[in-house]
Parts: sequence; C-alpha cells; structure tokens
Amino acid sequence: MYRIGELAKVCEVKTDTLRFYEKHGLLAPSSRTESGYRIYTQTDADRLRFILRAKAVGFTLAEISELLSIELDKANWACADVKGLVDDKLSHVEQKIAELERFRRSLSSLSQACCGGPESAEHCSILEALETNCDQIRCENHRHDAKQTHKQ
Amino acid sequence: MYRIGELAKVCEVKTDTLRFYEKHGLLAPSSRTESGYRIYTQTDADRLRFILRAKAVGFTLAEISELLSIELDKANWACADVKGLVDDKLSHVEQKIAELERFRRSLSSLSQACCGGPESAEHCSILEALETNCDQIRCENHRHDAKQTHKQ
DNA sequence: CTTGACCTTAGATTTAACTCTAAGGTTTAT
DNA sequence: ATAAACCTTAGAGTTAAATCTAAGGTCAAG
Ligand SMILES: [Zn+2]
Ligand SMILES: [Zn+2]
Ligand SMILES: [Zn+2]
Ligand SMILES: [Zn+2]
Repeated sequence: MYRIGELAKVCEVKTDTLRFYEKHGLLAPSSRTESGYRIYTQTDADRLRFILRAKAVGFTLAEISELLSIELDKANWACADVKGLVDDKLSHVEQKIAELERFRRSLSSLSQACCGGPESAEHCSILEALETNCDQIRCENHRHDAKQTHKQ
Repeated sequence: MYRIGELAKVCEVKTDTLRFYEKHGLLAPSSRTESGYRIYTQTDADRLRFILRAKAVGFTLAEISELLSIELDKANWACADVKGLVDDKLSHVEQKIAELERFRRSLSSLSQACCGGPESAEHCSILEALETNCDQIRCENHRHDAKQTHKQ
C-alpha cells in the first residue's frame, strides 16, 4: 500500500504524473483514505511498471491504453493483436528514424562543407547551400577570398 | 511580386503558414496594397525558400531565425558561428536517432518473441515482457499451452 | 450588380505528456 | 499545538508548428 508520494518515489515519477495517468484512465488507485488520499496496492504498482516499460520501448500513452486493455482481458485477445500493435509501432519508429537519417546526412554534408573558422561568413558554404539548393553542397571546403589560407 | 495566395502556391505552403511566419518574425512581405493585401517580392520569395530548405534539413523555426539573422549580416559573423549551429543540430539529431534506435531494437525483440498467431494472448511473450522486464525477452517463440502447434 | 475567389484580423484549437499554480485540507513529529 | 511535509482540486501553462474559425473587406468577370 502506497500513498501517491511513496509510489512516485519508488517508481521515480512525479506525483503529478500519477494524477495525470489517473485523469487519462491509465492508472487509478484501488482506494482512497477517508480524507481522500489515494491508496495504491501492489497490483497498482505493477500496472504502473507495465506502463513505464511500455513507455521505455516507445509507446505513447494512447497506445499503452490499448495494451492495458488487452493485458486485463488476455483471454479475449490473440497474439496477433498484440504483435500488431508492436509491429505498427515498429514501422512508425522506423519511418521516423529514416526522416532523421535524412536530416543527419544533410547536416553532415553541410558541416563538412564549412571550414568552421573565424573568417567572415560572407562566403560560407552552408549559407550558400541554403540560399540555393541543399542537394548541391560542394563538399570540398570553400575558399575565402583572401589569399591567405585559413588559420588552423 | 506575389500576393499571399500566389506565393503560397509557388512554394507549396498554405497562406496560413505565411501569416504564421510573419507573426513569428521569419518572413514579412515587403509591402502592402492600399487595401492591406500582402505583397511579396522576389527577395521575399528567396527568403521563404531559404526557410523551407532549412526546415528540410531539420532546423526548427527558432533555429531558422538565427540562421536568417546571420544570413542578413554575414560580414559580422564567422564560419564558426554557422557551422556551430549546424553541428549543434547534428548532435541533437544524432541523439534523437539513438533513442529511436533503442526503441527500434526493443520493439524488434518484442515482435520476434511473439508468434503473432490467432491463439489467446494469455501466454503472449510480449505481454510477459512488459509485465516483468523488457530486457529479458526470450527471443525464441513462446509456447502456448495447448499441445497443438501454432497454425501457420 | 452580384457571385465567387481571394484577402484581412484576432484568437481558438490541435497534439503529447506533462508541469505548474493557487488555495486549501491532513498527518506526523516534536 | 504548531510546523513541516504531504495531500486535495480545478484549471492554466508549456512546446512546436501550424491549422482552423468567425466575421468581414476587396476585386475581377459576366
Ligand atoms: Zn569558411
Ligand atoms: Zn562556412
Ligand atoms: Zn503466440
Ligand atoms: Zn504473443
């Protein structure tokens, strides 16, 4: 039996978070004291840990709600249903990774094209790429107009 | 010279977006008609394309504001400043990718541990992993209690 | 001269997951 | 018995980047 602050401490979340989960139907305390304080049982704590593990693999709270309703009524759901949720999430995550990979490659090209030195940005390859077309980044370092080479 | 709807069309954004960029200091039309309609010049259009290219490589609008203020006053900024913005963004993107990669690996393990069949989820490896510890996923397929093997 | 496409504004709504605030009641220890 | 720590509620604020709404003004064509 835990009060909200105790459960929050053992699970390393804030009391606000537990009230938020309750408001959103993810986790309600099994009972209340006469004065209205929330009382969580071990079962409640286990449910919270389920939620936190699901969060740790990337599920949103809406998805976790689905998982919890399956968890509470396993007999009426199939492995296919559970795996479906996981696979949907997996492909979503893979899509997001692909987008970020595109960002990473573009940024990396931009970075490599710029000397990063103390010279004026008037001829910075990064700015030039953004002015014209990011696909056409000249990956060799740009030259600043002065005859002197870049300071190292 | 474009009116808002024309510029929106050639750059494939919504008029709402252009008004939003104006409200947030990213792009203001060079003038207005007597009746208040926005008039964008070619320079304005170029600035919009700069913004859109920067978005395409992952910069937020706040970061794009910084880039734009450098772009408008290149002589007083160094390559180092520009490259710094790019490198900060790059490491941020890499961090985000790393997190999503952890999600991807966990989800992939979960997916592989589940038969995905029409059998009851009572012994689903995915749910068991979320109940106990996601790090200890048995990657061989679980067995359902019935003697019959899973339907293919 | 009216229809329809386009434009104006300010402000509300969306999404996700909290986080914070204000104003007050309860428990526990000293 | 009083102070500190804890609890309660409803509701507002945060972040990012739009997107939508309402109520109304402008302009070209037929
Ligand atoms: Zn340089
Ligand atoms: Zn440079
Ligand atoms: Zn199965
Ligand atoms: Zn399963």
